[in-house]
Amino acid sequence: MNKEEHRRELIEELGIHFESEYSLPPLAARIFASLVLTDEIGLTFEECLLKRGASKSSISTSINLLLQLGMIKYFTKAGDRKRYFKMADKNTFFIKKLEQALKKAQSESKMIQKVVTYNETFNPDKYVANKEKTKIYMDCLKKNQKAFEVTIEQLSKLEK
Amino acid sequence: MNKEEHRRELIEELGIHFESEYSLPPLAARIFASLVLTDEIGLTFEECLLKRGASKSSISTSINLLLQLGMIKYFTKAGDRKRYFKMADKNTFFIKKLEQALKKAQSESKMIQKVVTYNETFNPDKYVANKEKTKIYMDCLKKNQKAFEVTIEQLSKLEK
DNA sequence: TTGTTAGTTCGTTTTATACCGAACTAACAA
DNA sequence: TTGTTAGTTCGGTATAAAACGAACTAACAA
Repeated sequence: MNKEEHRRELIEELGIHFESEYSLPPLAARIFASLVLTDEIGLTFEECLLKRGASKSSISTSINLLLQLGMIKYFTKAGDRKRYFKMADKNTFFIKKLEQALKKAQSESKMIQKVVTYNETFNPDKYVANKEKTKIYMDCLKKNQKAFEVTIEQLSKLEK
Repeated sequence: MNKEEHRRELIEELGIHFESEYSLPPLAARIFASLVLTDEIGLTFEECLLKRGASKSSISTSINLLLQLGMIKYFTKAGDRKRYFKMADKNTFFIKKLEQALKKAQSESKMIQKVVTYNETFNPDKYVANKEKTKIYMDCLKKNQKAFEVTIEQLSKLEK
């Protein structure tokens, strides 16, 4: 299998992954995958269009979504009206992902804590019965939150 | 605020949480939240129906979804045709959640590894440029995977 | 055998998502 | 001023998700 075939396959595989794990629509996921894997420093609107064989309007919507999510950015060249789109810096990207994951973990912790507090007040038996298991689960969540925070810190330092 | 108001509010809040974090449809999320917070040992089909004010068919679909996902279970009483639905044991539930989270983290790791390998082969400059940042991110993912595995182990032992 | 309970099944409606094409615009070029 | 490039906007269509109601079924009861 040559480079191009390899890339085409990986774009599709990555695309599927980004759909479910990053909650992107199919087209946006494929465009992002293309930008992750391209050799070029940046791809133009038209190159994205040709690579994906989708309509201008769909490409426009997808690119603006990715920009707004901070997953891609663009640069220009002097004397050239086109914008060149590329993946956000790996740093920015990883930090964004970690911040999202951190938020999710915090939200899960917070909701469980609310249920625990509700049971503690209104349903003490249930509270006692579940105390141990819940603590084990919550400790795992907390550990992960800590890992996210530390890693965000590490990557932020690197950015400078 | 009394117990019932408190519960109604918390059911709605939990419902929203379950929709996004557990990928449940709105009605199934609310039914599950009701089962998490109820004082009763189990709720019947009809009680779910009355509590949610939804149609029989929707309740049926939602309950069967929750059963199939292993998030709830039911028991019966001698001389009583009704099924009483309740949340799966906290243990089972937490383990399921952790297994899901583990799978997601593994999938993310695997996809990043594929991109790294692709760059290593076809785009060595990019590979070198991103090596450090990617390692930091991957280490964080691995740490969390380990935490999930350990916690699953811990909860499984407790189950016996 | 007729009715009641505890659901299930199935065809339909409602709503949201993803994408499309055609018309438009802003900037610059000839 | 007319055309071209690089997109955006907007109305429409296709598909899928979520819930609905009416008809059905299986089990038991009178």
